[in-house]
Amino acid sequence: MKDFTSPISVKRIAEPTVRRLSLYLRFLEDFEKAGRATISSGELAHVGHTTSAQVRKDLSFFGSFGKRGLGYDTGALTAQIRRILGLDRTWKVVIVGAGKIGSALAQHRGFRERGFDVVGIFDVDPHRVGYMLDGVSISDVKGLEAIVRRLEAEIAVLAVPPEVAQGIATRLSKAGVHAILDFSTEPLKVPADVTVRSMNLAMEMEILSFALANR
Amino acid sequence: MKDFTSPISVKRIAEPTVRRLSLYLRFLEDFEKAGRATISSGELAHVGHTTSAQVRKDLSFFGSFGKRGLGYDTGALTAQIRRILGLDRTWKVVIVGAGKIGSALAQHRGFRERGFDVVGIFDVDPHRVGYMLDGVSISDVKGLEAIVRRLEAEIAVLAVPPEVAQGIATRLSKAGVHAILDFSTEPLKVPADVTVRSMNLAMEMEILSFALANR
DNA sequence: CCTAGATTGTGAAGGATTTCACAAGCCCCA
DNA sequence: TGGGGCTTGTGAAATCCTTCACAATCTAGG
Repeated sequence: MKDFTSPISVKRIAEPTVRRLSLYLRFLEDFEKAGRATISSGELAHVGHTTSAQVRKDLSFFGSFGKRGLGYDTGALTAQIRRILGLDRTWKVVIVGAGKIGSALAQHRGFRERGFDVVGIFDVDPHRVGYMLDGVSISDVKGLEAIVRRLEAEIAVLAVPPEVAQGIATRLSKAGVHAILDFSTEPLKVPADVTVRSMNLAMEMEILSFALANR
Repeated sequence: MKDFTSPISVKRIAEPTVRRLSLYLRFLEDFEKAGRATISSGELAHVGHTTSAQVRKDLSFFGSFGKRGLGYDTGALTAQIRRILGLDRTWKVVIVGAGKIGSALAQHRGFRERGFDVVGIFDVDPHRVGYMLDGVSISDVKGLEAIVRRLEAEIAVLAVPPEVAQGIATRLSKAGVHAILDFSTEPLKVPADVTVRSMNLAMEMEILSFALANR
């Protein structure tokens, strides 16, 4: 789980900044759909539960996209944030694990809609191998490395039992995957050039529990 | 999405601290299973990718649980963190939305194992209402408030389409739910005494995309 | 009982992120 | 063309979080 360094620009971008950019993007798309031509940092802040200064600071790391006195051009800012987040292209994604969660994800509309192209699905269970999920057939996880390499998949979604998650993560790293979205509970150890994000249900529930217990 | 204040103790606990406590707990359980009687902040730090000072500082907000020169008693510390996180009891959980994600969650073992008791499941689709999921029958979402109140559910998991998420969140808040785990993409507006955590797949994918695009 | 070795608990320092506050710049209208 | 009203972009201040560093204290062993 590493690193949010920018390539040429020496500055390191904080994770909360990236998270907020993703939020802003969502709002901008709404505003665009609603036909708003320009938007101010204050309006963006309002819907995003933050401050206008925060919005401007976040954007300032990447350039100056607004017009003083006016705000931001909705379409232009949308495009800029898309570019910043690397969403001005599609990414090839493989899903490992075609159980409950894996197959729910594979059929998830929002994936393709947002430029994440599911090109491969893997499972160990021979009963599942060969079946199609949303247009992609399930492959035997034995062939993971070869297929990932051939497809040139860049992102992997890991929806396997926790006992095998680490092993798969290592194999994915070796096969050239540099980004993993992990649904298992234990943190993964991966090479420094691999980014891991965890969707840890247990942890989120425990944070809620803490909040309730300490009201 | 609010607030990590402690009740009597005036100090506010930072979210990263709570997140790490949840991690420590997982490791402690592993260590306990492995038969380790005591554990040092350094060992805990090692598996959790942090520093021993961080571990000790995190714990220090809640008391002093260790023995100088020795470390922490594994079992005792486990119990303490459980108590801190409010995991020394069970919480009643309802799941709203019995689609792909909702039903995957309903059948998720880890839920009950960790003290989160799924007492109700709701859906709009009349074809789903009445069916059982892991021992709990699916109710019509029309009866949400009444049932939530009767069951005294404290936590809700929201796995509904984004268009209706806000509406359901409001209804849940009014029905006495103070914690929501939300799987939809748009942030929810809820009263200040309701804590919301989002598992936002799109956002996590976009953070990965950013990391890849800016390597 | 005393010393060596280990580890905690915690103020204080350091670093990172957010917020403040204001000069600079743009648009509109007279 | 010039003034008023707004909003950006950004150093500087404030706040929040992490790391440092060390006194306090424990165990074990002779």
